[in-house]
Amino acid sequence: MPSVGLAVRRASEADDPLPDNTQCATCPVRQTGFCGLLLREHVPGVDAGLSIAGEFETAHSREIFYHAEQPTADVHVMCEGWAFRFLRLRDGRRQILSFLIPGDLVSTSSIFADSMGYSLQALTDIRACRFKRTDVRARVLNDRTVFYDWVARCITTLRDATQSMMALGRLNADERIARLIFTLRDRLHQRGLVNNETFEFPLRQTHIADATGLTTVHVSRVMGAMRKEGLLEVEAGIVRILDLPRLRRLAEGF
Amino acid sequence: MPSVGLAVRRASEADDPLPDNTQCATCPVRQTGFCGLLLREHVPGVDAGLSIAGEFETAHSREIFYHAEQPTADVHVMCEGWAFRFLRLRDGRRQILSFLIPGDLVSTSSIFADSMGYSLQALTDIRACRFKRTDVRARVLNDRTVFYDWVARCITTLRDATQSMMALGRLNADERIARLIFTLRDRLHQRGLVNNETFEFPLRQTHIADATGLTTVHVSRVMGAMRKEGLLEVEAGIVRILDLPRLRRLAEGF
DNA sequence: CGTATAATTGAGCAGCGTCAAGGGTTGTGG
DNA sequence: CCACAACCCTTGACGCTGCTCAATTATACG
Repeated sequence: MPSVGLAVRRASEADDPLPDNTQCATCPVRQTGFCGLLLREHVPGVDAGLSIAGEFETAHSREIFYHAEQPTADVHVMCEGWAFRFLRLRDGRRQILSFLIPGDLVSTSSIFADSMGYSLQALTDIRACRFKRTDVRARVLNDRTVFYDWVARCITTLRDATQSMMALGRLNADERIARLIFTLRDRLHQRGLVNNETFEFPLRQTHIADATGLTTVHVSRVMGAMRKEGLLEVEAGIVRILDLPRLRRLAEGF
Repeated sequence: MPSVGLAVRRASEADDPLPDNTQCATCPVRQTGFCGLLLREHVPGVDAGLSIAGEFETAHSREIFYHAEQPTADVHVMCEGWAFRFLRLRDGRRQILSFLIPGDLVSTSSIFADSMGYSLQALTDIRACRFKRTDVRARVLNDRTVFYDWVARCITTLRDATQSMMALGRLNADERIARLIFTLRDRLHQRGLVNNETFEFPLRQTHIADATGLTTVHVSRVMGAMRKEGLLEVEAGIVRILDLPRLRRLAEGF
């Protein structure tokens, strides 16, 4: 069932003849990502030696590698690069639901559902680790540590969604954009990817617009104003926050 | 830990000396609600005779019976009446996240989290069934049927949230209001509570406004227009949909 | 009967969208 | 190496959607 359109890159096809998850040994998100739990040594007794063989898959920037409602039997964890979850209306209007960064479980619910309920697109070139749903499900059901990690991810996903509803329904343009940048900073900060309030930021204004429910023109104006006011700097896929407290206050609707 | 502000009404305090869940026998949502699963005969062997004693609790219309982030050890299932989940910003702006009707599990995630992450308010007088989290959690972990029912509810909650994000970000006022009414119709229809496209509708325009990210004034105008166009009728807490196909098209953003 | 809650309607305005044009950058193929 | 296309950002002019403020009426409740 090759239903997720990522290009498969098996270890056996690569130059390096080592097993699949070799790269994981040096993966920076190994400690915090869901994959880290799946690939760690199994607990003897609790888990009857079930082996989860992850495969790497890749997609190029802009590639839509999963369409909503398409059935799939896979579970993916982001290894490298950025992607996003989105929905589209018939007339083309797009809503971006969230951005995915390394270590993220791509769909918390796909472990128990046939489809994800939203589409997926690569923002940069990406590499993801693929597992079979049946394997992951068995692991979730048989290993309490994995189960509670999964539950925690579900709860976080739900809270993020409700916070986003709040933002979309009740924040104005400035506040929504500030919130988007602030929450991304927070997530990257947790993974140690923020230095001197500067971090990678591969979003185009069209992505910011579709995540905040605005138009690109308005996003351009608002961000231009933020730059003039000394709130932040953006260039070449890098953001630097110059006034974090004020950004946070904006993001929280003061 | 009486952290959820519902008035407890034990069976022993009632006129009727029968056990707590007597009323459940005639409950119209018994078959479809989460409580039905919790209260049914336990599967011998699978479940070591764990008994879940639900208590009824009540709240009056308008009563805020739970505040976000407040810790709680309870899990509630709606028995009678309507309530809603919401968030507030410091300056008072409110976003309603969803409406709860009989049979709904009030918080799918509170079974594994200390707090719900949003506040709860009664829309009408309500009656809810309270369970101890530890009991429900044990039941979810030990009974596969209950577990999969819970997972399905989590997935539904997540999908509803993403659909709401789409609506708040990318639908205009007409469409958002149409969607709200249409999705409520759908949920009530599933429970057999729609007759001749007419159903109970206790929402005030202020609730519609806070669920759709609009103001009451604008809601009044839009709904007035809908009435004039022969799309629907609203009066005295009852809605009648006159043109369901058109309402659906609006709700889906044509 | 006074007070609180609701719904409606009007007038005026602001936030954000639409349309359009210009310029910068990147990538690709000849 | 150049030409061209595709993409991206910015800025201006203008207008609509939806908000604010305010007044009026209706209904429910104690």
